[in-house]
Amino acid sequence: MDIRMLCLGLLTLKEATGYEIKKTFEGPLSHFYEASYGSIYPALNKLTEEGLLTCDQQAQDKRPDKKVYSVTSAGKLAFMDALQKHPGRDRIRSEFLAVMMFARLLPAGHLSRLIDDRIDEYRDRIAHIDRECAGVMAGEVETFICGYGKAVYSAAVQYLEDNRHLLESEALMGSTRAAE
Amino acid sequence: MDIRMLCLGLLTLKEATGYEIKKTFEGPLSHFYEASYGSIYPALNKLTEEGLLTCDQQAQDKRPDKKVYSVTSAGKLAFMDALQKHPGRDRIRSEFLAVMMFARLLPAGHLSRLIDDRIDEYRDRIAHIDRECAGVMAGEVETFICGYGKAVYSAAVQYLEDNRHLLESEALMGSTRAAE
DNA sequence: TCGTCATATATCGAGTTGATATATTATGCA
DNA sequence: TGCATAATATATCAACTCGATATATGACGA
Repeated sequence: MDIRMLCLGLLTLKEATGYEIKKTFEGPLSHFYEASYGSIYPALNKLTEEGLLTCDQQAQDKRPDKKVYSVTSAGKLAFMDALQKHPGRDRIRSEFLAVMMFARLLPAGHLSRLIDDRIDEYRDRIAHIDRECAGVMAGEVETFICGYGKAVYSAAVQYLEDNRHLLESEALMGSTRAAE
Repeated sequence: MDIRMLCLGLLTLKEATGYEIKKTFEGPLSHFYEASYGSIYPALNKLTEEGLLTCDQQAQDKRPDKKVYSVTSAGKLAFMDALQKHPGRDRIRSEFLAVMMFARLLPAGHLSRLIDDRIDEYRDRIAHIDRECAGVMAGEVETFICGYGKAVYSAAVQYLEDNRHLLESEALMGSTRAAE
């Protein structure tokens, strides 16, 4: 399930422009799947070439033309087919944990600040998810996904608070051994 | 903190070959940061060109030459410098949640199987982390990172078990509306 | 004997990010 | 009034990364 297929799936639910698809990727989806214009626009072009999408180009006054994409019947079949395949494993890249690998090399104050900051960031994310899903418009699927994000980020915050001492006892206690 | 810098950091802790670095990325690190040969070998070459690494090429009987990389003093400084920068946000791509977006389009049996499989996969990961960190050799940092992984995956399993009904009530109850 | 795993390096196509370019209108704010 | 910034809308590009593949050889078990 790459971005190309995910665009096809989103258009199966509702026709949209590339710009609107990008907005969708900035909603609840953003917590577990990101996509940039640099992948979305080429994906839409390729899907159109392949006959899985049609493009209705709408001239607008005072705005660039809108290209509204809709799924063809071949597109619907292709997407249903892609849904049958076993989804790949989660891919995670945490620069925070990567830096924590080197806790011993960091001055204690700096390490503690990094952990504080990360806890704040996760709390912000949780608050953000709450705002996104507070609306009456959220269906079961959206509720499920938002809840998933909250569960995971809450667990991360809890873990950091309960176990940060493991790292903080390892860090340089005010010394500057870092440059040795 | 890209793979290039992370290689430099690992070599700061211990000199190694590209092959050994790949092995390191397959340990506890693998749960939050992955790297392939296709990024590791070019990274080592570039770091060497830049004077941040030195390479000791050891001819071996009956084996390809080993290239053992060590960090130069310039390399140490460059890495300490990189550690000062605020780590970027976590990047997560979950194909599983992407597929769950389309729960309505899936036959109920298929959906349930997907969720069962994902719970099993997370449980396997937790068991795998336990094995990795059971050894006496694990230091505080490794313990911290393994614990983080366990906390997050446990929360995910718990959430899936408690909330799967939200999706399962949305799925096609045995019908084949999928192709409509 | 045959397959497969481990050791070891390397490359390449394809997918992706983040920045940047282009052009116009709307909005806030001093 | 003027000026910066955000929003609407599409598009491209260098740099990074993955997953597969290539190349060689030895060991180990079926």
